[in-house]
Amino acid sequence: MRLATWNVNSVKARLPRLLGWLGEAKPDVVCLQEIKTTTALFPEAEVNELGYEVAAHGDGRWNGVALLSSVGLEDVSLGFPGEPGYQGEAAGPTLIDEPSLGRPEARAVGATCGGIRVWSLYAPNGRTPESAHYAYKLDWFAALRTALAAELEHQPQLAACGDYNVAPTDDDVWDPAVFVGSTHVTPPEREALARLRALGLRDVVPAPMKGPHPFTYWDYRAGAFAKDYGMRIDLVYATEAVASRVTRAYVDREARKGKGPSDHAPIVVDLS
DNA sequence: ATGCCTTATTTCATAAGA
Repeated sequence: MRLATWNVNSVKARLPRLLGWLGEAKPDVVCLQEIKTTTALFPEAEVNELGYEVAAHGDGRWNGVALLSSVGLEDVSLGFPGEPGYQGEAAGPTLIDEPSLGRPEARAVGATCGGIRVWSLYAPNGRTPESAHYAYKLDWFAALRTALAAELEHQPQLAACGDYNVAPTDDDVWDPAVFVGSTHVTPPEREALARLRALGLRDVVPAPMKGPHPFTYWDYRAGAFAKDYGMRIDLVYATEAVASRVTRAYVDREARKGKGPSDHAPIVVDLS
């Protein structure tokens, strides 16, 4: 079974490349993030044509996740129990009515595919450590931990894949000095990942295919990809029962090349 | 000090990403 995760940065803009990549890589289960469209507007027919069932969870311009599977797609969860939404800044009067404030965003979709409980996750960015978006990011991880802990009580085969928006170690960014004071590398964010691993989840680190670091994201600007100025922020966190089945894991950096790529590359994991 | 690039949308400008 071949499992993959890919932040596509708009499924609509990326559709030709996504369909081409599905045909070449032939994954059985795919976790997508940043589909940047609504559930209703997900290009389901085009993906069905290639033999995949689809569970999409999108709410418009930002965020959005999906699961594709050719090995069954059961017990779909849109979001997870207790998932928080962005609460805004804590201080100050609320002068305008903002109905979306506090509502969970489209950042998680889970399903059972080929006997594995699979989650496609898109963690909040956090913006800056002083931002309310950063507090939201940490809250979201804490709630995710609780939700996964509940599933792990009865589901040994689980893989939580996606864009975690945290580089687990300094070795997971191209230059740690550049990230001093930034999100994605702060101790509380890394502690949030450690708490997930403490549930029994293993970081399935992919082979980089080129260069020393298995980066999965490179900024579009300033030729970052060519210089390998990247970050490892897309992760596959798998239970021991799944991790022990891994025969190969790699970053498909070929998908980051050429015209019109996502700024993230897919991670591909083969399971016996 | 900021943008560098790309996306979708309330589009010829903005917000967000990381």
